[in-house]
Amino acid sequence: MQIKSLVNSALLESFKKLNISPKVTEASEATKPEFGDFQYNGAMALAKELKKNPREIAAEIAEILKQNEIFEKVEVAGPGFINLTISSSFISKKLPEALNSRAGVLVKDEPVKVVVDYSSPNMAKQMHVGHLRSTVIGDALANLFEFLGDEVIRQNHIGDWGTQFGMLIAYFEEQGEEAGKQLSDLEEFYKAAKKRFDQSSEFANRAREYVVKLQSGDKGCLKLWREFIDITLEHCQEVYDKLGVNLDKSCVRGESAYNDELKNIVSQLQQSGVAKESQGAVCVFFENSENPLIVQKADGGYLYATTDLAAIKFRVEKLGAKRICYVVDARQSEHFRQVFDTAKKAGIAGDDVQLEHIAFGMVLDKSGKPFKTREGGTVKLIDLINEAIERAKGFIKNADEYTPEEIENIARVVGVGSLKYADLSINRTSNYIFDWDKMLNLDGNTALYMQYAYARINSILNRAGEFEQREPILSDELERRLALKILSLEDVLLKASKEAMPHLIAAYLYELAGMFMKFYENNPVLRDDVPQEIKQSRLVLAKATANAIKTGLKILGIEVLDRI
RNA sequence: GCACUCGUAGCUCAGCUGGAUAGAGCAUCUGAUUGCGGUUCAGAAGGUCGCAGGUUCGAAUCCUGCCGAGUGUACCA
Repeated sequence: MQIKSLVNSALLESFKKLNISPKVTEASEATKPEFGDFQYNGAMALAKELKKNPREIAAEIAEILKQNEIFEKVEVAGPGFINLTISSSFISKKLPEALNSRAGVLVKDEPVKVVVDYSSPNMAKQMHVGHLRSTVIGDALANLFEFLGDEVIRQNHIGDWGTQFGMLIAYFEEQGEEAGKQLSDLEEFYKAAKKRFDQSSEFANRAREYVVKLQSGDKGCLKLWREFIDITLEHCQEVYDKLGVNLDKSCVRGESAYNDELKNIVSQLQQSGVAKESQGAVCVFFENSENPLIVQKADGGYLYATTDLAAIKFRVEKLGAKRICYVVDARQSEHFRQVFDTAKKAGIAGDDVQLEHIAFGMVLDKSGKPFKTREGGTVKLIDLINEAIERAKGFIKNADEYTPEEIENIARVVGVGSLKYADLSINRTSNYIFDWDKMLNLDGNTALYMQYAYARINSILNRAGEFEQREPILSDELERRLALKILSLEDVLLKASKEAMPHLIAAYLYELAGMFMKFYENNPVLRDDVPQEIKQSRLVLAKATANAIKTGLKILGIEVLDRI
């Protein structure tokens, strides 16, 4: 349920009654526990505007808020802060909702059609560490939007139309009979082709000719090209399955899919006057930007930008998207700013369409340098995943009680979960320092901590057996705050969705787990001396906590286990 | 050169639509606890929020300048 919006609507009601219109219309979370649950700071600013005493205004607002049953306490403090405490009986009454399959979170009234563009591997190459963040963050966002009720279309905009294919085809032709076998290791094949390309200008020229042939629809070239794509996609699918990422063939719509549309995009831009010719190329100029966006090269070829514009057109017109999120590395901010600007100017995306670049920073090693293998090469994503799984095995307690399959599964859930959570728990805009020891750790804000907390609560619930799931008695402040936290899940999810910030969810889960641990430390649940009624009520809190953790982690793409 | 992002505790990070004494975790120190499963608990210490101005009753948060790091910068994706 949305606690915060209840508070906010209570505020709005009071403004209406007092016939005032403050700039700040929303409450924020209290900065300190002794101030209550929420605080409203708008009275000071309004007082200045009206040239009145801030405490007086605050008192007037507070007087009205006091009549609302959701508040237990409304106090004016300091220069004019209004401190709000949610009523325990209200929290208690609402808490059983958090036990349902959606952890009490409602489905949005007005769902939106959202495209999330993420992962985007390059064809004919292995996925590497650079794809990790896009894949993991994009998938979490897609899950989040979906959970809240939006209609989500996952798009994997694969790089399947670059000049590298000319190189690959040329090399394939050159290798003759042997070539077919070599394809099984496409990575090596690519490297060999690249080496040849760099060394021989004659070969390079041939490669360029093949690009032209391919793009003009040569059947032989297309067949080979198709084969390269299929092999790579199989590799990618293996990675997605292992990561538990919800991408499959139906999400794939690569650059090549927009090929036929590129010509139209350019002429549309020219006809509307958005683009014009400069030094032989077709460009879009911007007021403040010195560099134009080039949509057609002097030699007639099209570019990344052109494809992106065609993709926007497709997503708006054919898919009906109202929000399009590009989960792409921060280095491309300028590119997207220009592409979005152009799409808006040219009417490819109307005012009702929201275009967002969900930028993220780089993956660095402990010394702050780009994350590489010891030899200085790029780290293959599949190797990274496998290492995470291997490392996770060390955290399984009583390993001899499990079958080898169970061990594999637990290690996968923990290892992959840790890999994802480490990425998702920090603000995506910063660079991300990759550290095995930090991510696979029981201490701190890690997947393991969350998964362990879940397993432990689960164990309490199992030992407790059946119990009645009714309104809990909130016997102390710890229980009241824990319950309120559980009910705040929806507020957090909505904020994370609006800002496309998965780390807000992780931060919430960590706080929730921390609060539960504190509660559990102080308030015994299963001990014999606990009265039945209290035991019952604490079990309800435990169950609701576990449910919120499970729901939150699932949105982040992380599984939980009943036992670790 | 220009543009963008970033600079918060020893480390990793929150906080940034302006609000009360700037918060976590790790590491360090002191005490309690052998407890419902290993994430214990309480407390201490740790900060000129890069620097300097400005706006404001109030600035880590907004504005300007500077310093430092990173990234991008006309036909790659």
